[in-house]
Amino acid sequence: MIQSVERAALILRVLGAGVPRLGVTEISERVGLAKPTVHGLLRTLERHELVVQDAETGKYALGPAVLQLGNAYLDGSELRARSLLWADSLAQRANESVWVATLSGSRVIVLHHVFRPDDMVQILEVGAAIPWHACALGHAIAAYHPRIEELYEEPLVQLTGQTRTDREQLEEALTAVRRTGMAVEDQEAALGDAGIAAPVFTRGGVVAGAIGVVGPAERLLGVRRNDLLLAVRESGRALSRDLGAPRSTSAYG
Amino acid sequence: MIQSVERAALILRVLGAGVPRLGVTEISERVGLAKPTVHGLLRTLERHELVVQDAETGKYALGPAVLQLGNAYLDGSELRARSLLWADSLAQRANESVWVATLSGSRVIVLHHVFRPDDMVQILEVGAAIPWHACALGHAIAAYHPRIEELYEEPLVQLTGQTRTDREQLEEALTAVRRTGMAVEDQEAALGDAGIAAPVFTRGGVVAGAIGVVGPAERLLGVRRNDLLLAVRESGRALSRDLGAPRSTSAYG
DNA sequence: ATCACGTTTCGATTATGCCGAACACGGTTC
DNA sequence: GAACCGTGTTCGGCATAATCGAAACGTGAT
Repeated sequence: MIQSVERAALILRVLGAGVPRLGVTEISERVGLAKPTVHGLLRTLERHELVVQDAETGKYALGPAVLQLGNAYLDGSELRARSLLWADSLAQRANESVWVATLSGSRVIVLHHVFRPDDMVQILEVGAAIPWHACALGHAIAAYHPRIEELYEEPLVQLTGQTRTDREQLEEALTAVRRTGMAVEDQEAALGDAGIAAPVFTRGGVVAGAIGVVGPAERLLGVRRNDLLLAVRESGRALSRDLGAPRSTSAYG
Repeated sequence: MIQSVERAALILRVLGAGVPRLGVTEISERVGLAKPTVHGLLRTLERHELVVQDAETGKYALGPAVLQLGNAYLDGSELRARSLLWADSLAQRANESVWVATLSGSRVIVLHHVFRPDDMVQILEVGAAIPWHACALGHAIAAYHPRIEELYEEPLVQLTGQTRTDREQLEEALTAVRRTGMAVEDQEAALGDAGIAAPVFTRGGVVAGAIGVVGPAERLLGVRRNDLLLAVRESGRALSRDLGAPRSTSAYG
């Protein structure tokens, strides 16, 4: 609604997508605004350290303040707070990495990440953004999303050879999710990795996010598949109950 | 410069400080603007999911997009990228938790956190913001900050009984840092915890941040103190060299 | 029934943000 | 060394776009 804020947000998004450092000219091309306009917006954002300018190249990048805000968001997130315990116990029971995520636009944002108990060194994925159509967490959320149309506004990119980018196929998958209350993904986001996820509901029975396990496909989808499905489903239900979801939600039929 | 963006940034900061959820009225009081004005700004921020509105209470909170941006900032941070290896080796050598941080406003933001090799479960502190005057990392940066005055603009809060909030005392501490090239802090941020840090410089010899160890005071400041000082100093120098700092910076005299 | 809150409306006022063109600086090329 | 890109930056006038106050609406909670 408010034009300049809209544009500032657009600039932040552009700076957050892919190329970490961009010049004024590059930005003004991507957002379709005059150079001086972009310059003014950047200077304002710079004041608050939402962006910083490289002293040498003159190019702009996101600033440390956005990290601080991200941390504040995590601190205040009820889904994350309530998921800490359940995610831990799921990781123990499944002996796999556990992710808790929510939807932002058409991407799934990882809110919490518990490492697989066995492995020592792993990369912390909190804050990572994954296209919704390429992961089990995304399917679990999308299946109960009140305005599914919005999810198809962005193009469905192909991440691996297995990624389903066809709308019909995706709708089929979502119907399956609604039937079973669970989502399973096999190497659609990254080769070798699979995921099993369950939706998480909050007060009013609306989806707040999803919880699930992530790991090598052969380990998740082999003989332990049914055990894992059960464990993830129970975690999802427990977490939903914690958040105040009504006893029987559409997924718990 | 651009008023509405300035105000939007202010709102984000207010939402990121302490109370996680605020109503329109509360926000308009804190930023000193008319209610409809704040409402318009919020609605615009909401479009981009920089803030979200709680469906039940109507109150506003930071949105998932800020987390995504924070993650993008980390991905693009050169200081963080180059620090990964050095921080790991410092953690091994010192057998303590290692933090890498940079300055944002008058707060120190943790960019990277390596857990102490022995301990298993620790809280990941990436994104945490600490007042500069209360930690070794902050002192290490402040001592070489080109515009120190800016650091005294915010009030110097007292976090523990040991926190130095007197400007003269702080100046003394900074002089000591400049002399030795190292900063040491003893329970000024949290009771029981101490820190040892060294500044990190980048091209042109300007400070980019700091690296250091954090842990129980008796373990850091006891018999191992000199060993740790040496280890941290060398990590700081190595990291600075990686970032392209000139051979002899003001701190390396 | 009352209160408080978020939301919406309205019109008037003007400050505000916008763009085109011009500027200054650093490279490179001839 | 001079001409020449391509930067990021500045300027000024025009028209839009944002702000505000007050009041009223709907909705929950008390």
